[in-house]
Amino acid sequence: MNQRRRRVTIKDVARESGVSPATVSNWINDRRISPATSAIVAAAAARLGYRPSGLARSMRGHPTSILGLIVPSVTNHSMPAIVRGAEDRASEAGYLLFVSNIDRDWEKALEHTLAMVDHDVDGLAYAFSVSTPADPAIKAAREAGVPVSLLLPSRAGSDQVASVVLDNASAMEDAAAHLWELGHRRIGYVSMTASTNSGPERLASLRLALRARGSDIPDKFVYIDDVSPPRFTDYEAIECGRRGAAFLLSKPDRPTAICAVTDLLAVGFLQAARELGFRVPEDVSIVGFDDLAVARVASPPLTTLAVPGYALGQTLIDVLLEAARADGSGHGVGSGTPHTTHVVSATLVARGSTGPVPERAHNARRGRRRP
Amino acid sequence: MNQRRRRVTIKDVARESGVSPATVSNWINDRRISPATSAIVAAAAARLGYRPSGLARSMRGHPTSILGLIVPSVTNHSMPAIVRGAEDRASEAGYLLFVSNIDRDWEKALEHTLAMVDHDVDGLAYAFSVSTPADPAIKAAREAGVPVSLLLPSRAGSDQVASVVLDNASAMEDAAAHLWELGHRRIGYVSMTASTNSGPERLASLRLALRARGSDIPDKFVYIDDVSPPRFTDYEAIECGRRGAAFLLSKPDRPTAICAVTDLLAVGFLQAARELGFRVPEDVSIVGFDDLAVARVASPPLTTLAVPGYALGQTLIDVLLEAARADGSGHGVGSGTPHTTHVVSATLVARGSTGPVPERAHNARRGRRRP
DNA sequence: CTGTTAGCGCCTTCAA
DNA sequence: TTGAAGGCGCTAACAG
Repeated sequence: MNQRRRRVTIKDVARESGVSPATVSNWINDRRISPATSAIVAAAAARLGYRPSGLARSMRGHPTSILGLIVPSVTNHSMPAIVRGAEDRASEAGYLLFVSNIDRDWEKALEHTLAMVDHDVDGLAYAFSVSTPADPAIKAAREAGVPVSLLLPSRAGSDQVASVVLDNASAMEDAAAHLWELGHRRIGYVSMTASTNSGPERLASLRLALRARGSDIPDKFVYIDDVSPPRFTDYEAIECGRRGAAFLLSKPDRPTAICAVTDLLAVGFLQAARELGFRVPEDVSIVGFDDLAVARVASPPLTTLAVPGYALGQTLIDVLLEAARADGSGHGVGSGTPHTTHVVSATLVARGSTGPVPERAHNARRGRRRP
Repeated sequence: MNQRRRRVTIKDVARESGVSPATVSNWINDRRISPATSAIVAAAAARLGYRPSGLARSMRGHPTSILGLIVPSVTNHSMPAIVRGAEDRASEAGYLLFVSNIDRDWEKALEHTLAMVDHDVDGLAYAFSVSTPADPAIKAAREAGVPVSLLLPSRAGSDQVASVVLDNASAMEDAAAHLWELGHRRIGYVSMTASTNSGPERLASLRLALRARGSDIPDKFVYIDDVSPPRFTDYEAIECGRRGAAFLLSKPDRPTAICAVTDLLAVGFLQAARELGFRVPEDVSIVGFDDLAVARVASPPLTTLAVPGYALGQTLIDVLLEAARADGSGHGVGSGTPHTTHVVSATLVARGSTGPVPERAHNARRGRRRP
């Protein structure tokens, strides 16, 4: 008798407690029921091990209490923290969470969105920005009337939709200010093509911050590794950083400081730089992003822009729930609706990998040393 | 008109294509329908943007195509990889996945299990062993007739249930063999209370491996940090490792090598050891567990037991699906049913943090040096 | 091959 | 406060 047992239904409970099914229903939603019958029904339900079917309830218009979270890929290394934050918040609010990773495959995004919509989710959170290719998925969700929240890489367009903005602009401004104060003027940037969203956004922001100070980043100081293998690993990211160091530090004309799109690249850069005979931070300063465990562990410890991933995930769900409520109360009329936007900042954590610019930096003829 | 639009139903499609609802149903499940009508219905469905309601279908006995994954906490740092593996495999097999983290709170395990059961999931995977406290949740799932798969820390009891075994015994045997060959006889162990499952299991396995060689681990060489704050962080794990080093290395009578329950502890231990004036691996050898990104980045790079987290997650779902199929075909009669068990091994990756035992180790009166 | 009928488990009028 | 009846969207018998 391991057979999938027949479900105990509202009728069974009704029979067991000698009332009508409707009364049991009233008990479930506790409304207009006398304490006396309530007790009787409760006892019967307990005796039978009755649990209302979520399916049937939702059929009658109740919310499913399911939210969906769609994640682009592991490229953004604060993703695990985001997922945890989202999951915790959803659970606190009484929701179950579908989690789905699309590996930067935008067709999958649409596919998974539809699958979730078919299951009548109460809302959908996208942990990536509305880059053009992802648009169809989000459009589909909205057309189906499902509330949506987005994680955006900048404030642009954030008022069009419920969203959480990870303010790359202010982060890179902080990094620029930090390096500038240390005297750096020749600043480079290291990223990889796999960082679809954050990568370009952060470079642009850094450029902007530098231009505001009358400087800029020459193209030769920008290294973008074009790995984007099907299954991208942490190890590969570190390798990207190493290649970045080889590329940027091998020529006499080189930056005195670099920013990396994520700590993993930064750490790879750091290691390779030291192997090439450069001291960190005496010869070259390095700024990471994310503040992963590796950042603290690197030697020297990495100066980085700490992303509050967990809080970010929580907020993504908060904003979604808020949007859902607004939507439900029915006074949303398309374009005019005001949408919540939360701005979350990455904060600079100054550690050992950044220091004053080397004296003779402009000559840039420093010989290689053994580590 | 942002209102949650009324769903397009089978009836709408029927009317639009001039057939009966049943025919549309037949088209959906494509069975006994003529090519001609099929085309007509398809066209109508497309025109209307019709999508079958998963809810309604499941009400009629169709599987929900939803699987649940319940994760204990972030304590086990290969968890993100496991979740990704599970998610990918589920998605490949056409399932959506509920993911839920219970933060080592066993009541939550039951609660989330029931919530998922209420939503008629087709199976439930538990990424932690059946430790006594978790039992109620798993029991509840099985009583509800939901197939279950487990991630077990040892082969014990693995034949009672569909499971994937992360073979800690063979892993620690490998570690012991590695250290033994290097001449180590005084071996310690560093863990934390937060590592509920893996911690004790790995210590026991290491002991066993050592005893088989005529040695053992004295209690004074075992350090178990008792942090278990509500929201446990990577940083805290590193700190545990540091405290472990302070504890184990401060006395003249100390181990020449240690195994840590996870890389994060190992790296903390490593850092603190060096700060205390010990060279690694000349004065003390360190073996980690998991093979996280930090392991490669540490200096020296960490010798560790690599856990194939991604594969593990995949297998957990494979096994679950298999169990579900067996269950569905109805020839399961309780205790007699054979269950699939996959054994996955952690493999030793020898890097720079382990080396030959120091010559005068037995005297253990080595003076502290500056790093 | 197609249409009719009944009902999955629950909720919501409406009447008692 | 409680009961009876109808139906959410879909499917499994049947009948035609």
